[in-house]
Amino acid sequence: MKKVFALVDCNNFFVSCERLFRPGLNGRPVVVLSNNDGCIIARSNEAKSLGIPMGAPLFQYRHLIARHNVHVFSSNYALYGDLSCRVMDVLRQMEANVEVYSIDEAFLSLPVNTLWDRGGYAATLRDRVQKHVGIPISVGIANTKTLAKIANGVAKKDPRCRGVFDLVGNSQTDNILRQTAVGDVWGIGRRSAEKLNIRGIFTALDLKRSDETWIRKSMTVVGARTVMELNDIPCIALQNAPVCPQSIVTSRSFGQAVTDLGSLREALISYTSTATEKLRKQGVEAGTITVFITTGPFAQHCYSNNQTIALPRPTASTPALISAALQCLRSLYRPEYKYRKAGIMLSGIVKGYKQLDLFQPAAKDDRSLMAGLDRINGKWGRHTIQYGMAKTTHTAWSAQQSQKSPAYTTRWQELPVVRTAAS
DNA sequence: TCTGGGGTCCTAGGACCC
DNA sequence: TCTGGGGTCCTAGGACCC
Repeated sequence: MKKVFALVDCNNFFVSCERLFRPGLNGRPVVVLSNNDGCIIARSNEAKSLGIPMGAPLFQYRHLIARHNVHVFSSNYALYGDLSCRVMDVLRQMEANVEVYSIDEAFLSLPVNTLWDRGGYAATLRDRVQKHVGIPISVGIANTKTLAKIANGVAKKDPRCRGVFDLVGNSQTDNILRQTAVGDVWGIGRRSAEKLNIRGIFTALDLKRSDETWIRKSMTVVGARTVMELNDIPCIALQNAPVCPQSIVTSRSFGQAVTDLGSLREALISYTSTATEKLRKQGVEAGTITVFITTGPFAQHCYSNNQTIALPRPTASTPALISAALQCLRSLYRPEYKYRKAGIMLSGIVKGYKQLDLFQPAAKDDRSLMAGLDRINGKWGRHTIQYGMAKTTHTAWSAQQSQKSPAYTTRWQELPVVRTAAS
């Protein structure tokens, strides 16, 4: 049976999560900051109308925020991650084919059936997520993912749509594409938009009607796929089976610049512990580790460097990866710089298969030790047991998060408290 | 003074193979 | 002076996404 795509997108997701526990903030301007309270990464509609752009450095907008009494939150990923899972669960209850595309978006595959009211179904989906989780969503429907994205944009912006817009067999499609800037098309970033503008392609409709050979040559098959998708020809399939990740990254900007090797060691040990936990949670092992340290691009004296080590065999062992990370750090570290950020990347990730070393007997496996560690931390909370050098609280390098809301849904100590009027 | 974090895919070019 | 053809694998860098 023929299928169409529905894109479900949570409206202003991080802001909606915060408002769920602070309903007094509905209708008021709210922003959420990046991990180190540096940039604005989510805005309520009211904050958008004030002209606060996505990704803006906070310090540049402090005056505006103060003048309009904008409520500011540090990011609270424990909360957003948990609410995201709840939204996805509701979607899965209604529809088997769900691809979780990001923390706040999912593609669904819906059957085409002339007797079936797709719009009504999408509206039900929307009501159910609102009722069960409390997060507002928008739904865009189309024959291709790229067009579903555009449909979703319409659903979100035009209040007459009531959160749902369907582009399948819609005679207004070209009109809508004409009103969509080419840079707003999914897959067309800043660079490509500039290139297309020079060539006289300004709207999604221009791109839809552009010369495929030229697109293929200057924007590779990725661009050619986008053009086909705009022409209603699906090229990007629904991916609803979990896949083995290609890489796992853990990196953070520091709360304040650090210069000493000791602080960098602590930070990297902590990041490596986090990343290896993720490896084990997904049942995979990493073959290489890359460490990077940087002063950041804004420093007076810039320094960025990275080093990669291929491990003798893929592993998910925290001590093995910590020791490799520290080996990298020793050769990267230069005492004369002020470091603002460091991180590690695990790659060469494999599942269930391992190339053993012909000349080395299999090393003692600490798999059961790691499993025990994960069990204890799973039961008693993160960092109950950790490597001695991995300090995680109140260090010079730990991130600033001065406006963080409680982990309302994931920590017993931080559950919201309800008081009755009578008491 | 203050500027996020975590991913994916594609291509060109180098190194290497027979 | 003249020096093949066909292929694979890896990596760095670019571009994109949320």
